[in-house]
Amino acid sequence: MTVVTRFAPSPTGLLHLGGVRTALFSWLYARRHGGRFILRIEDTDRERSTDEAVRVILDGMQWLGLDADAGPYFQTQRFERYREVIAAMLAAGSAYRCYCTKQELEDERAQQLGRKEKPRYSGLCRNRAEPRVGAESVVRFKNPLEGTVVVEDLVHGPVVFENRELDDLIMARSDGTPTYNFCVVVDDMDMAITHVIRGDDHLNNTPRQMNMLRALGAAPPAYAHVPMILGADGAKLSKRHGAVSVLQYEEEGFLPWALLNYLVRLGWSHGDQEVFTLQELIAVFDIRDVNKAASAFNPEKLLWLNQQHMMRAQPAELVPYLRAQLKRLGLDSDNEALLEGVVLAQRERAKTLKGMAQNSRFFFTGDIELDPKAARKHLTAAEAPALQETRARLAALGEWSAAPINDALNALAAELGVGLGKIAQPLRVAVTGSAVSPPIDVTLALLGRERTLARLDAGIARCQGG
RNA sequence: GCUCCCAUCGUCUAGAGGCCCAGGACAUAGCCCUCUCAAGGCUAGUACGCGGGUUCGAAUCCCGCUGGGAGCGCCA
Repeated sequence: MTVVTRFAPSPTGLLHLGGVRTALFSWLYARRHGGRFILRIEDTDRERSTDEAVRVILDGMQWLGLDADAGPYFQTQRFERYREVIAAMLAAGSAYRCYCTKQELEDERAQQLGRKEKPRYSGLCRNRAEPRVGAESVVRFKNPLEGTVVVEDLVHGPVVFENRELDDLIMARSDGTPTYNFCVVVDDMDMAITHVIRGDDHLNNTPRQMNMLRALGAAPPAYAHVPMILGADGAKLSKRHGAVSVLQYEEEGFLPWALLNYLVRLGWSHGDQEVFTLQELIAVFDIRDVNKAASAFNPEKLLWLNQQHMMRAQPAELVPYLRAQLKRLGLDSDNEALLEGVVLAQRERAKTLKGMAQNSRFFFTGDIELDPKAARKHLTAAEAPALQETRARLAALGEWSAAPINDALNALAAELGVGLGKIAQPLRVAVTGSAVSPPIDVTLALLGRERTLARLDAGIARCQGG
């Protein structure tokens, strides 16, 4: 039997980290077993679904590289099929029309709550012989009254529910449109889903879905209910904590595979390993190893992992990402060698590609921004002579690359009887605008002789009170 | 309220009865390296929620408590 998993988000909110992680688990499980991964948009709530949310799901999945083998399917395009199944169940007696009004149901609920009971539908219309003509009706599923349903959950183990705790849920609203719990059942059956991997907020829905599946003569799939992700403060993930669109992480300069690596380690582990490639994950991931407890989102660790992945990537692989971030800063470069060099020089001092771009402005701009504090400290009249000598040595250099530059600067420092820092810092400020940059030899090599000398001249002028 | 789920350092986790007076990672602090900043290396502190059992022996099994979470919609 080939494994078929699905990711079935509802476009009523923007796709966030919690959704991405369940998508990742589903995708990994399918890939691990050479199965199929399906994307299905659960948009039966036409009131709250938005086009933007659909777009974020589609763009987000693409950015992350979580490719689907089928879909995206939209439930709103399957209404015909749902109607057909409802009619069949009505005919078979596994569903019935309920004529209770909303008001009646509300009253019933209020009374039950008043008696400190679990609110549930009494089943009043369950055995109604004749239809109530002219009255509005919904269609309810006839849930078994006795016995138990056991969810053999892949992460929780067996979970037992009593059928008497379950009431007859509504499959079709009075306007005829199908409801979520019913659509899921039909879709999972039609799409031959073998493993349903979803948030554990759905665990309580599962027994009723299994009952419906059985009423339709279908064998329930395997279920895996994965824990939720909490905000950094341990509270439920919400807009305030980090339930932001997944695309926000692209903007912030995270590598998609770093984000996935971070997410997979929330609730799952493989010994002491922290950094994984997607290929490694596919090879070792098992949904059965996922933890039962919820876990909190830790932005620092995401940052660390992102840098780890930047440091392990092929520089050329990061160039498009860096270029995109530079573009956001209004900078551009088609100098592939320079871009790769900057990646190499900066990736161990940036947590994100956005940070890398910000730290690298001076490589791509005509006029640098001078940090006043650094200038005050290093571009002083006292430094002018040394800077001038530095300029002369650099101008005289035969080959403009890191090693000779380094040799020249070291030689000069030795001659002057000072540490390299004494030479490097004023030079650095003059050439980059700040007291922080990659190693001075690497920085100058990347910058090129021309720009280096020009900026040095400007720096010297400033030292002399310009 | 009822039903279901969960519980190891601040955080993510290892741990499937003796290998654990609990290991790794992020973060924090100190040191080393060093042209700045990083990266890297080394060191340090911090955890099995509580109470009962079972057992020669429990972080690991059982029960209770406490604390968190979810569901109980003509929402998904």
